[in-house]
Amino acid sequence: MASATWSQTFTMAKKRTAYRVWLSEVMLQQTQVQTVIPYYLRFLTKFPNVTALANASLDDVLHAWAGLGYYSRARNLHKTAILIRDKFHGKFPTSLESMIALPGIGRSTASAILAFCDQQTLPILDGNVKRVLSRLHAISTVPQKNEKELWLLAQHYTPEKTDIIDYTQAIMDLGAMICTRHSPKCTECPVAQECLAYTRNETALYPVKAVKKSLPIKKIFLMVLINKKMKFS
DNA sequence: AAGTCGTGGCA
DNA sequence: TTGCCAAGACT
Repeated sequence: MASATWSQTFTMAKKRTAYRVWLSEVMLQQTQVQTVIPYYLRFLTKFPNVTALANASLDDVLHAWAGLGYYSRARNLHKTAILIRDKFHGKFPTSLESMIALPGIGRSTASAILAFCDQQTLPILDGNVKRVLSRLHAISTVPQKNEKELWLLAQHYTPEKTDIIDYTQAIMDLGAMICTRHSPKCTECPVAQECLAYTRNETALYPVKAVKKSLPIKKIFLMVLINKKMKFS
């Protein structure tokens, strides 16, 4: 198979520990699965648990991260590992608030860790879930304005009693494999009949693109000047 | 609350 | 080729 799902790669490692889920979620922030996989496997070999990561030097961590981009993620990863070692007796906290308080862990990442590792019924809202929900409900507001609505919808669909792990993985995989950004495979989608974007034949319209602020005329003028200067220097 | 952070895939 | 943007979080 040319491209494995993340869940397939992940389950190659034996168990979803908080450390492994945390590491994977951070690496996957704004970074595609195929890029992350080799880094993730190498990282786990080099730093098998949170204590090993905390005991490593920042330089070693940054070196293992080199090429992944967004290096503040690596710095925060190391910071958090040290916090877990020194302030949390080597164990991750199990409340959403204390999880979010850790460097580099926002609401979605925190919820993902707690859902996967502690079966807590918490909604996640990453790029995949946002795309799925945007199409399912044909959300026409711009991304800058629809954050609250998307979180409410994410919460609405999150199962209260059972299957939180399966659900969380499923909706992410749906976004990654079927409800893709370009040419989604709607014929394979289990919720196509309930999807407003699909039934209206408008999947390409969602999620609505961000509106870019137009550049001030003054700034454009400056850029033109700089551009001319570069050509003659 | 808008800007920033990195790299690679894709049209 | 260029621009857009991806399993976000921080300031």
